[in-house]
Amino acid sequence: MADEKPTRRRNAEETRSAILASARRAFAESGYDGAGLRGIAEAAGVTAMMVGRYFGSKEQLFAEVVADTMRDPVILSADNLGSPQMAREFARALVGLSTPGQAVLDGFRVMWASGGSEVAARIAREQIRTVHHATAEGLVRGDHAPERAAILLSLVAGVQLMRQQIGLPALADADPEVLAGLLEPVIAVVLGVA
Amino acid sequence: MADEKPTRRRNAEETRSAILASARRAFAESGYDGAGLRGIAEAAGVTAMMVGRYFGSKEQLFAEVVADTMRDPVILSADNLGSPQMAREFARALVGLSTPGQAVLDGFRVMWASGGSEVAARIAREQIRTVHHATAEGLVRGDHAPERAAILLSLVAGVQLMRQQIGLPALADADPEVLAGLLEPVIAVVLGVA
DNA sequence: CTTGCAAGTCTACACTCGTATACTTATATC
DNA sequence: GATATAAGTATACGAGTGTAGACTTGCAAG
Repeated sequence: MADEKPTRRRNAEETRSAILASARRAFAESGYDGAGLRGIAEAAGVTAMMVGRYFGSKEQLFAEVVADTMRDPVILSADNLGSPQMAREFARALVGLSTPGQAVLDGFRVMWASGGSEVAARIAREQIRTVHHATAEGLVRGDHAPERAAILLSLVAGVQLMRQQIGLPALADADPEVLAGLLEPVIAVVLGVA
Repeated sequence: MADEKPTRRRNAEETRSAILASARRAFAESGYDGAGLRGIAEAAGVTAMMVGRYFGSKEQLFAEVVADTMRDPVILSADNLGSPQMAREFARALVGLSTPGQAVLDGFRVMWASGGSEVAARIAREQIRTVHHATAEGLVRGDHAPERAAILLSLVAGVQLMRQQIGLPALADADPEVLAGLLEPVIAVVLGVA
């Protein structure tokens, strides 16, 4: 057989994903402007220049990070669309009690971290529109689906922001079960499955 | 009479508030890191050094801007506490159909703009806790008031973020009356006045 | 073993940031 | 009108940023 890539010389693929993971963490923690390429590279075990080699620019790196977190636009399985059960599952996912859609929740952290940077905001905007479209088509039913999907995303973004970034005690330290119980009827109203 | 301050020499007070207003706009637009002292000063008609003279440092300037937007922690008048009417007024205020609490809504824009900056995040955190406390005490009734107040603030922050910063079309371009109509029952559930 | 080429590093450049010091200008009082 | 003083400006510095080009090193094939 040809065996074109037997062991990976100095591990190009692995380095690339290491940079991506490091960047994701750095952007979520320090924001687009706050995270430096030198720090991202160092955490990945390489030099800052490798970032430029692999991703072209900081802007493109951020775009790839955001796209990576949003890779799975389906927040919930489509098993129980339109049922009250959906609101419960959504609420539990939002407070971290279930795993599906965690990548998307991470994505909101990254996007919030975009701060006011022009390029970061543009990238975040495009990704959010994609997610919004998927949500409006796949999750929300009835009248004003786009608007209700947008309200749902706003709630998700706001809760993530307050929990993860601000660390508002009433949300960050609260019992997830209690939070899920409080969020469920709210989400049900938004989804129109109350 | 003494007439201690007849016409104000070169208008110290006015310059100070001009810088404050300019900073508020710049922070909301470009974020804490993105907004530069030179740009803020230029928009206020002075040099960058005046900012240092009047506020000491960029960090202190930001703190004062945030405190300024949060000066009025009462989002709504306490006239109809606990009535379903309250949810309606709150919803209309949130989409800009009524004026009360607009400063606080601006505040969430400024705070989102804090991005991942350490100092900005800390300042935003403190202010949000103050508002949260006021909300939990004055607006929300019943069980789990702190948690429900936090969910309400999350919704406010998320909607502001999506409308003003991201510019999600479904929210930014939608008819405010429609949006208010959709938000009203959601807020009613959060407030427990449904 | 030699050689080609990708993987990775070093050094440096142009730029912007926040801030400090020294200077200039306008205003109000004597 | 002279003068003290606050308001405002000019210049510059050191640090940190993203990025570019030349260099070095390791791996795999001839």
